[in-house]
Amino acid sequence: MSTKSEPIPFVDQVDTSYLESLLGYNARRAALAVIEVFIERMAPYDLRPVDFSVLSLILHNPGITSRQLCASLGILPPNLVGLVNSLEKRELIARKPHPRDGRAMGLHLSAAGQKLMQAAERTAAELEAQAASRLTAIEQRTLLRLLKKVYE
Amino acid sequence: MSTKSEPIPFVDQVDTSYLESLLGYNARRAALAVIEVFIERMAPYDLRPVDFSVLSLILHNPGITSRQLCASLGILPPNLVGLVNSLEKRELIARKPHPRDGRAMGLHLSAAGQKLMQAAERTAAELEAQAASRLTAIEQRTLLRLLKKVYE
DNA sequence: TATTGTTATACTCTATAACTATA
DNA sequence: TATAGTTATAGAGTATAACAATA
Repeated sequence: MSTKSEPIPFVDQVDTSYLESLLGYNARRAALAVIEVFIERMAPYDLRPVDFSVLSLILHNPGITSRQLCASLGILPPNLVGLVNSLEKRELIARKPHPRDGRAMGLHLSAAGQKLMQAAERTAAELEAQAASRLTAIEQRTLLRLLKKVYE
Repeated sequence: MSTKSEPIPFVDQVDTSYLESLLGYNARRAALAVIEVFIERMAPYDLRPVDFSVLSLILHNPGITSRQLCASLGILPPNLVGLVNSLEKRELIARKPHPRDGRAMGLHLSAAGQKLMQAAERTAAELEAQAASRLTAIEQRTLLRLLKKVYE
């Protein structure tokens, strides 16, 4: 057996090539990068990504219920309560009785909520165009198609 | 002005088409879908995604420091401490003095850690193949390329 | 003076159990 | 009996400030 001790290795440049070959690693990095910019650009509206998603679904689905929001966004009901309360307190949304289900409350945008979301969705469109500038129009469409294929 | 009250609308099928047109929404959904399967398949090794990432970087970069891990993975130093302590307590990794920097400790896989990661990376490869089965080989490569383009 | 690793701590996000009112 | 909305609470993930040892 050898009596010489091996020199202890150290790292100069970190090799991340293995992780970069994994789909999950890349998908997470890309999602975080896009969402980081989204957070910055939505800050003037005081909207987090989840607030934007909720308001956007209410805008395009007037009368949607909390339960439907939870199912669509993968949010657990207890975690939606404070979120909706906060948006109601800001008078961006209003609860109205559901015409078919006495247990449920339909959610609707107020005039202020509609105005805010009109501006916010315009900003979101700018963001998409910004991302698209790094990708060609075809690449952009391809990326969305492949991402959907992964999670659908 | 109208004296008739408008009927209150309700939602039957939720329309998510607007959100589905946004890159951030799709990237996040795809990342969560992939990571969910990753979590399930790594559970037998008692490894969360972040544990796998850390051990994998140590495997491919023997002697890497905590600071280098943090920079590579976007983890803040205080949040890495418990993680590394836990892996050391499980005797999957060992700290050795850094040959060039007395402040730093180099991280190395133990024999057990190497054996575990050999199996875990084999499982990760199976996972990739599984994802690839929903995508063609070309689509898989295209997706990785476009995702990198988004965050690099 | 700057950096590595660390402690303490706070804030956000996510998850589970249990309750009420209604279907 | 099952479901919608809610409360309370616990756990995981992420963030900042500050310190000792070393560069």
